[in-house]
Amino acid sequence: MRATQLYAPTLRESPAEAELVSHKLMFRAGLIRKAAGGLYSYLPLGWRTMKKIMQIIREEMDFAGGQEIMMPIVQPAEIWQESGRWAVYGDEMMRLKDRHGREFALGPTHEEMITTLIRDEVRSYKQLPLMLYQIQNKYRDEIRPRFGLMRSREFVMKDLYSFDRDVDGMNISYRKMYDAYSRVFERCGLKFRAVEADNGAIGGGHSHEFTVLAPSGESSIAYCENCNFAASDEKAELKIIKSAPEDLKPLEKVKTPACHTIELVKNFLNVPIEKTIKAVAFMDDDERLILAFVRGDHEVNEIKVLNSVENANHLYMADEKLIKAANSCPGFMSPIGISDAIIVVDQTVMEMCNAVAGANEIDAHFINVTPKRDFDAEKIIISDIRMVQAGDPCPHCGKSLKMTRGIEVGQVFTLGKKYSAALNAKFLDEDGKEKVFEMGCYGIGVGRTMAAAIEQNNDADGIIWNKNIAPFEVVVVPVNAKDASQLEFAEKIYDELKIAGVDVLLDDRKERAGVKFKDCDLIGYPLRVTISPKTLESGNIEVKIRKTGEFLNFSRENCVSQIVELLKSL
RNA sequence: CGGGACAUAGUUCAGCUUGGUAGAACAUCUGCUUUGGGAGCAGAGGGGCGCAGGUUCAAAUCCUGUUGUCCCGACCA
Repeated sequence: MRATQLYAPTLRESPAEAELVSHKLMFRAGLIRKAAGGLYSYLPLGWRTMKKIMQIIREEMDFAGGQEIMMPIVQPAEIWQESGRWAVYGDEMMRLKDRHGREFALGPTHEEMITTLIRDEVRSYKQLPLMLYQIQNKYRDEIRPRFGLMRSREFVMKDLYSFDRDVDGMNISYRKMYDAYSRVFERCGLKFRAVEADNGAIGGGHSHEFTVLAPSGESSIAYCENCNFAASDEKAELKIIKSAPEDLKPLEKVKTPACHTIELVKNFLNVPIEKTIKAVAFMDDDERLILAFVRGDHEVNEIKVLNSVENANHLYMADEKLIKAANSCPGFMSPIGISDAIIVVDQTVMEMCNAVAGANEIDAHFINVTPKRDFDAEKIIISDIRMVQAGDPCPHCGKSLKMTRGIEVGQVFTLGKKYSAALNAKFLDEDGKEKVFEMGCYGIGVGRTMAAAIEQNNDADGIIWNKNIAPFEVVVVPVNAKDASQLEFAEKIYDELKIAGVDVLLDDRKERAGVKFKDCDLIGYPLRVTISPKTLESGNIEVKIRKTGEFLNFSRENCVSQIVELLKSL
């Protein structure tokens, strides 16, 4: 490819709306352009990288036993109604009607589509296991699209679905995908972690998120450097923290004027924050009051609270009226002496003794609270409901956990029978009985992977591509393309590199050297070969490594093989 | 959906307070010079100020509505 024929509009400035480095660089380097909120066009350079990532994904999916298919983006409402998700999915689903008024949706995901396809086609256990995937645009009408390709309304996704005859088979498929995903992200040159995750709305069994480590990421993860444990902050299971044994003192109510926050109470009573119990009030869709109690220095994990309360779908911050109706008052809530509320107490709170908690009346707290003695065990739910914090003990090995942020680029789920049962997808097993498929689903955000790669690998000058996903591996730059001898020489090198199988760009633009160098750095080709009067005279060529800034001189005779070797070593 | 901000040339932004009929830089085009890190000089094209009303002799500038965008929050593979 020649730069004079390449549509690669680079810019000196980035749009005001771009916040993330990756978003700015994708824009400036001419990879993408915005069409509307959360909708982007991929320009040639961006699309080249997208295609390379997709190719890596295809190779790994095929290697793991997957087969590529293509399903419609436009999906009939009926299958979504059948699975029950037509109503549940809500505004995030882009819906449309055809000329006859029939309802459709632009696929946000394809569990319904693939399950209805398979239930009509696969009748025997002999056809299993089956892994089918596609790479296609997905549509989610996000409440707030942002960060360029990180959270867009239309995005390219690889989605694979596995069908197995039993749970063991499903777990094998899951493991294959887990391994395949690790290889995909390794080949893309990303630093990532497979973290234990909450299944969220999709439901089913276990799940891992593949998270690229980056401080700007939207998800927060806890990980252990000692063992392999990593989990999203919402999911991370925590062990009980035992307190040192003390002589129990009798429960006592004390005045705490205007101490409606933990900070004020702890200062007023002069107790360490670890000796206080904090309350957070929620309500659910049925306006049931749910009070969650954690240690003063801990934070409530809303998801864990939700999971520990039966028949609750959503949690909202509670109305003050609701709290008062339960004979309590905001700022001084307590499990002791409250009526008509669901009480959820963190497991670590149950280990505390002689602690401070609210007294359910204005300007008063209890001291010497010992939950095991003072809480009504019949009426409370004891569970792990707190948010993980840096320094918490690792649930696997007990060492101190660290926190980091990351970008979720892929997720693997076991679904079990969730969709196959809802959509009545069955096959005939060896024993002659009809059984429901055990399913799994596995997604990779292709655009997000590209964005994450940039987010993780860039400097002040621009992008630093890994060779496997760079739009071009090598760029050949004649310093002055108006000089026929330089251009001619550059063309020769370019031809030879092409023949050697290198993905190479010739920057034959009649621009000044500075302009071309700036563009090379901005776009981030891994290697730059420079041809100049200097190199012509010496008979050498100059190679610059983008990542290190290092210059190498190769002799004319074997420069092509040396460049090929250098590329391999990157 | 709540809170905040913005909308003027391809891009980044100035001009609005104090209405008088739009400007800079970068980008683009032409010519000359220059050629190892976003060059210099000369010249040219390009917008009627998100949209719709209103006030006024006169509206990017004031008022009302509306749409879009961005940020924070809630929400969310």
